[in-house]
Amino acid sequence: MATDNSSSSTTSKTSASKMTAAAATTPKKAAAKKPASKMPAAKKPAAKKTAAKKSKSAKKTLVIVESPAKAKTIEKYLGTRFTVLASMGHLIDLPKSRLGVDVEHDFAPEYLTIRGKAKLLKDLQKEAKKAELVLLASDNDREGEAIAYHIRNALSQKIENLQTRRIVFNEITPQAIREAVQHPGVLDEDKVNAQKARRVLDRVVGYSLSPLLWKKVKNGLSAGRVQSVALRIICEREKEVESFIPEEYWTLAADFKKGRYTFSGELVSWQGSKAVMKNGAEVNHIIEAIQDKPCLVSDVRESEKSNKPKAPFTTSTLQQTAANRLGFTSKKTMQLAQQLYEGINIGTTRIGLITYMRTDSVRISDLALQEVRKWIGENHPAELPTQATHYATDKKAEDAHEAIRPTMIPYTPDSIAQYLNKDQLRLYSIIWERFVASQMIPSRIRVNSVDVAAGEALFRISSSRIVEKGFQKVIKQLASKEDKEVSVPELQVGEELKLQAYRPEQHFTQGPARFTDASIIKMLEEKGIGRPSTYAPIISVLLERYYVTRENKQLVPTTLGRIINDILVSSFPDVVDTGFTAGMETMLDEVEESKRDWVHIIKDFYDPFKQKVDSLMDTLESVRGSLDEPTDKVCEKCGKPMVKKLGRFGFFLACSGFPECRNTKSVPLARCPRPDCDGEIVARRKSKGKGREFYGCSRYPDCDFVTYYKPINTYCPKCGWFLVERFDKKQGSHKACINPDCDYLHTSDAHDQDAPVQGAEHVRKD
DNA sequence: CAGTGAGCGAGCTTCCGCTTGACTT
Repeated sequence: MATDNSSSSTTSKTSASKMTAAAATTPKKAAAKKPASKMPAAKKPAAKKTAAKKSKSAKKTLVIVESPAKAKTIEKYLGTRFTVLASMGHLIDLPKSRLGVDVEHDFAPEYLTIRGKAKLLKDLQKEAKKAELVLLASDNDREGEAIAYHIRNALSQKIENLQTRRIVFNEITPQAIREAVQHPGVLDEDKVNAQKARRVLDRVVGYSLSPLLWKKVKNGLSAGRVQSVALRIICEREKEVESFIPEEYWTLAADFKKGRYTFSGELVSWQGSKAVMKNGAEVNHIIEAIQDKPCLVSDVRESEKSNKPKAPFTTSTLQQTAANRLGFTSKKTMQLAQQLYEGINIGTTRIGLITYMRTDSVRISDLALQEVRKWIGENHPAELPTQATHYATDKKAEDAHEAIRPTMIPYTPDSIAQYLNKDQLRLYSIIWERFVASQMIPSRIRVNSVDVAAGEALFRISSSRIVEKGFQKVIKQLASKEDKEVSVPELQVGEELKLQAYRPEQHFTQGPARFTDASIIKMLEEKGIGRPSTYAPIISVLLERYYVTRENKQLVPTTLGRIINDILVSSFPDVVDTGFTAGMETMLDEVEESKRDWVHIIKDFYDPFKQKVDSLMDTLESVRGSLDEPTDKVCEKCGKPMVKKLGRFGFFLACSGFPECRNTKSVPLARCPRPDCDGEIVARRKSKGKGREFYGCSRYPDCDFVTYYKPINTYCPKCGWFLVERFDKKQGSHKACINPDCDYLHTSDAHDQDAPVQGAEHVRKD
């Protein structure tokens, strides 16, 4: 058979037989999953003929993968008898401008070459014609199977007697690639059908709900299985935030002194039960009762805690950590990761520094494990565990790629810092640290807890000391604040401590936090909604449609977002639900297992769904006229109130006397801080909504005040300039004064900072 | 650094999931 000839000719006989043996003992996913006998029998003789006729011309094998960076690597591994090309993802899809699904005839999809991909497809056809065999090597998941299927069909249309086989591998290592090439299989039609069902369902849902919104709310809006659930989650959290009523509570700290040490304890119990202080009077009552009582050490406990390193990054955890630790948006993280993946010039050679960045797996290739263990053994021998640590990948994961990890462990962040820009280096550092740490031993911490009795009050002094750094030896960029040690002297039971001061502090209970890029992605991934390639775009689409805004890294729904969510939740509660995707996935699994027919599934959903959409098209009351939000601004031209409207370029203020009065202006975000300027700071963009948003004075060019930091409508108590959103590693997301000559900084913990201090006779140290 | 919204009623908007450019800072 032609395929056998071509594959065995690529590698030496010894290595070929070795790998076959390995595959037999440890059946990997890389091996063919369907028996080769499923291949159309009619093609076999033809293949033989072609091969016989041109056996001397050394025809190549064409391998088609999705990513060009991957193509380059694989070509290197496979050698000169192979040509490796990239499809750049899907080439064939439904038309954009119409439904493209024949709902009358078994939901037959209308497949077209994606706009802009025609040339690429032509190139593939050209190379396929020259090739003896085409190996479809798109990703080993549902979408990859569909890509392979579409490519095969497109190529077969133009090329007679085309020989194609499907190969899969889950890691880009020489062994895995060669093994895959030696065990080609065939397309999994059930998997292709599952993708078809997914695609048709998403199209039908999206292209039915969106027009309903156009008619009832506003042109150009959108809804879909994924984005609408994300919006719902954000809206529901916002309701919790709004309905939350902060409650006052107090804490009481006691500062002690022994020798050169000063340290403090927290009141944990009063009169034998847990200390709860609702107001200042209750705290004062306790302080008065214990004021002249001695402070005696009543208990000393010591325990040891071990901290395991975390699993290497997936797309989701990378985006979360980069957002929390570096302040990157998901979009920025992915752009930087793409750069690291595609390659950075190190000296004279371009090197892909990380593995593929869109993955849901924490799996690590054996080769990479060997390399990282070698590096740890050489650089931190005491921290090398006897065995490699294996992390479990989520059950729902498609597992087509490895975890995100550095490709070259010896390229430590420090050693290649000069070749990377600041943000690339920061992202590379967390990827490198997280991966290397994941294969090192845990850190051990000694936790100390000392109880001090003062009358009927019990204070607890907590401290910790790192006994063994373990994996933390390689953690620098990722080091957290709470890793710092608190030093407390040796204390004995019965010992009396010298009290310096009692320190009462007022607090308020904190409501639920709004979602950030990090937490919404975490939530979506947990619910199985969206895929690694779509997490960042989901947030982008909600922002672009003005369904949510990002304020101080928090995602806040707009009025428009709430209106849309209310409509969708009341009309399609089942579709706009996290359970909908879960149910879909279950059905797709059954399609993949050949247990169910995808057309029936879609039909069962579609008929009642379509009926509901059609009836709402007639019955639902339009909110088109009531989208404008009232404001307290007054039109300076006619005195009528101004309203906030959403236009093509975002929100703006317009006179409610329209069309008699056509006055419009930008939404003011803050007062201009320039002396003698009565202008307002408004959001601007370079041209036609392109480029990064900046914030300038409305009186430009009379006043040229500009900044890239977004103003919040709060002013500095020190200098009166407006405050802005800032982010740095030390404080994370926080408020800061825009005045460069002013040092006023806010921590994000606004409640504590802004709370009025009661009980003034007790010193409040800050 | 300018524009945005209504209506004349044409023709358009939209989904999720795979992938990079070709554009700008």
